[in-house]
Amino acid sequence: MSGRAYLVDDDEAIRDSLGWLLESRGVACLSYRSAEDFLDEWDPALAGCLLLDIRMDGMSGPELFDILRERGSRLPVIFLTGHGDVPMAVSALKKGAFDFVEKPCNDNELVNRVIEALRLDANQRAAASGADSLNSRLGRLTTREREVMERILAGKLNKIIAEDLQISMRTVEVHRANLFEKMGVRTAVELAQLLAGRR
Amino acid sequence: MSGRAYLVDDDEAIRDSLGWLLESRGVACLSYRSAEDFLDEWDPALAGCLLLDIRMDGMSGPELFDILRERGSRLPVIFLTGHGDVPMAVSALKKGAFDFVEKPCNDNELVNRVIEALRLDANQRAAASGADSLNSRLGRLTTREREVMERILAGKLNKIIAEDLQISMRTVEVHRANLFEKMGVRTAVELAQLLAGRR
DNA sequence: GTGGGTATTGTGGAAATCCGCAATGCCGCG
DNA sequence: CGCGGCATTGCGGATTTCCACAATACCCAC
Repeated sequence: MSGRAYLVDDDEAIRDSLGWLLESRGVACLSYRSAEDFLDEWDPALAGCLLLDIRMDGMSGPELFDILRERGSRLPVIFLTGHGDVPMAVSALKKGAFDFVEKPCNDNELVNRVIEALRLDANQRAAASGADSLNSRLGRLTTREREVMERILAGKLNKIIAEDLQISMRTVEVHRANLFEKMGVRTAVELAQLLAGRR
Repeated sequence: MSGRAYLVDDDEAIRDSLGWLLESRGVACLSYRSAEDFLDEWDPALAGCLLLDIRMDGMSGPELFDILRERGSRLPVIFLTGHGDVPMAVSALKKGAFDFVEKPCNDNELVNRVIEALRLDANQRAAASGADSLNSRLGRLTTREREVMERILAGKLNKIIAEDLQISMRTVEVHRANLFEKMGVRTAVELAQLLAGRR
């Protein structure tokens, strides 16, 4: 398993017991006594999931959650609370929390949720890395290549593209071949599929 | 607004007051005294959103919700409850409920939720109708045309497709032209974009 | 200024695509 | 049996794509 469980709770007894529980089921776990502590060490590259207490001294769980989302984190978050109310649970889930569980809870169930969350995160990261590599390739295109690419995706013939850009057809062919090379595709169809959903 | 709000609650006072509230804000509304009553009249074509009480005589709100989902309904559902607990709210939202609100609630807020839900449903239906028309076009293709299309999307040249299918290149060209016609596209690139995300 | 990256163009040929015209064979339906 | 839909094929020509080879020009950085 690539990711860890990050446990943020100001109650040491909870940290210890949950930490032990997770480790015993093979889930690596790091504990933090406050939201601030976690935020200090947080990095977009941290992979896994976050177990987050609602009420804590200092920054609350939901506050930390909001900050992480603002910073672009998609880390799955499982809220833990001893005093949860319905509106809070609803709000958390609608904002994209992975789960919301009341303490005390069924240990077995919680670990299963954590494992699901880890799997989700792994999948998200795999998808994101694909998107990154795509964007990186896209970024290496020159302006002209991008202009030609747009028109290829619009289904235009090289001849028309040449007229569009007021350059010779030969030049279009060159740009076309170069951008195919850079994008790692062999045909316009592959290019279209590669960029499917985007733009 | 195309959709209606369908209100299911066994408390007549609630049905009347919410019904009136919604109508007064311009949201057409139909009321049902039980989940069974609604289910009897339910049809996948019913557009709008469902306001669903949790506890009712006979079938409960969540039970109705599950049945609707099993039957393929994507009608946005807003749960209403006077005695909601956190696990129930979490379960409902994770299963895809649109919202979960406690009674008594802020009327204004509730109507806004309903309107959001109606908008969501309208969007979903628009997207689905697009998908339907696509599937319908796809369904009109002959077997051969589908075989050829698959290979076009795989980026194969007509020559290779002909070898693949053990037919002449000319035949491939004919199928290709016919399926382009049926799918309403002019180029392979358009076809790829049309089917982006699918298969 | 020299070198590298980018943009540009030309020539010319092999290969592939696009299409109209024409035709054959199979199959199921009325 | 005849009609219509589907699959198939051939011919031939206009158009396009794909590429190798070759070259000019601009701009920026070292």
